[in-house]
Amino acid sequence: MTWGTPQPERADAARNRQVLLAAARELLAEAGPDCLTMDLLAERSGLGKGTVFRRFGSRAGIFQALLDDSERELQERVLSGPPPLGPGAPAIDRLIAYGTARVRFLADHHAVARATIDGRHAAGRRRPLSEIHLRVLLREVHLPGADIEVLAGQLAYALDGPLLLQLFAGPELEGPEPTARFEAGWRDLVERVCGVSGA
Amino acid sequence: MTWGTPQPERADAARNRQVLLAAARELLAEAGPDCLTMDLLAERSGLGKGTVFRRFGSRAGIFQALLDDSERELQERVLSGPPPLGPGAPAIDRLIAYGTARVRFLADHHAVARATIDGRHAAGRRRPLSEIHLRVLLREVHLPGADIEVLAGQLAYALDGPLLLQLFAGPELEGPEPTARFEAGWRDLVERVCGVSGA
DNA sequence: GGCATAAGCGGGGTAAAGTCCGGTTAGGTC
DNA sequence: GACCTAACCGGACTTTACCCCGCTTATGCC
Repeated sequence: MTWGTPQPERADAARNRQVLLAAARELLAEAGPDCLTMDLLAERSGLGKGTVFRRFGSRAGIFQALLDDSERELQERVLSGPPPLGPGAPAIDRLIAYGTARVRFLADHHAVARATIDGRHAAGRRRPLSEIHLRVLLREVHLPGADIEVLAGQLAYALDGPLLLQLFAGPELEGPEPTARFEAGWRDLVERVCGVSGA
Repeated sequence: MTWGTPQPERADAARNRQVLLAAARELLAEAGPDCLTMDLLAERSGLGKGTVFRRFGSRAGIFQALLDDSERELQERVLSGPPPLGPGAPAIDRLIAYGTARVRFLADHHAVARATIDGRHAAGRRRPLSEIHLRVLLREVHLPGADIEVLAGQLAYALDGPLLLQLFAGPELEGPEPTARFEAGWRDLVERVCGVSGA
């Protein structure tokens, strides 16, 4: 009995989770997020509706799981990829690089990110992973008198919020042009907050 | 025919809007946001369900209208109230004062604010009013090389995001203690962004 | 004041989210 | 290998957001 993780999930449950995620991605790719219904997902995956809800709790939960899965790849690059995104560069450079990577990530996954939010269920909203990364990096920069916890939260939303609003509103702002402005804005914000005197 | 405003709304329609908003507030007060259903609202207001949807577009739209209504009062104080929230104080002081007022506002209305968000419909998400105010004030502060539009969006979300997350997650964080931390965090952020050298 | 027209209105209908509970099965124990 | 328990599974059921289309009524013109 090797409990490297306490495995709170039974083998069949884990298998079904994978089946469901795969079916969800499939439906997502062929018909878009709006057409992904719980009934359809259950039917397509060959499982019952009760199972779908047991696994993900709600419709938003499915998208959250999908997004988490995609985010893990970004997390890997932050934790052990090449600098400046990964370890080895000065903290400020890593902060800026993270912003750029995050903007790209959100631009790529905005349809899923949108389906994540749900005003009815509290479960949907979680502390974004960004906040953890930002907190660690901000601690490396020495900022006397700053409340790092709060500051990390503020920056996490400063990064995600405006871009998501833009992506939700506009029809399809593809291409590098609009995201470039957000990336530049993020760099500027980070430098201001960290007291880099550009003047 | 005095069209001071182009009056896109018929007289009876305007009256019904008021009836519906009043009924919504009533239901909200006595049973909470989760119990406010469209059918119940229609029944209580003595109008048809179709009318409710015609007026507000969706469930989230009702809460948005409610929130807009409440926000108007804050807006008044910003535009023509006493300083430092209203005109007459230095821009930085006004920025800080606005943050404090906004934190209080969100803390008071978080239940309604939460019901506003809806991942299904694009109509729900709008540019927050904060962003307009922040843009004006930031322009007064002379920030060379800053993209004011983007910066205003970033700060608007830095202000709302973390607090809303906190309010959504916790059961009921009433009292002045937790909001005080956000208010202090906002002051610090504004001073950093505007280059006030506190050190 | 009657009329044309366009907007407002109503409530029944549909589809999809989320719940429930009886039957089933995995996984550990003796 | 048999048994026990707890977790899992399925699909019928309920609730509710949202749509639709024929009826009603406000408003401007003759």
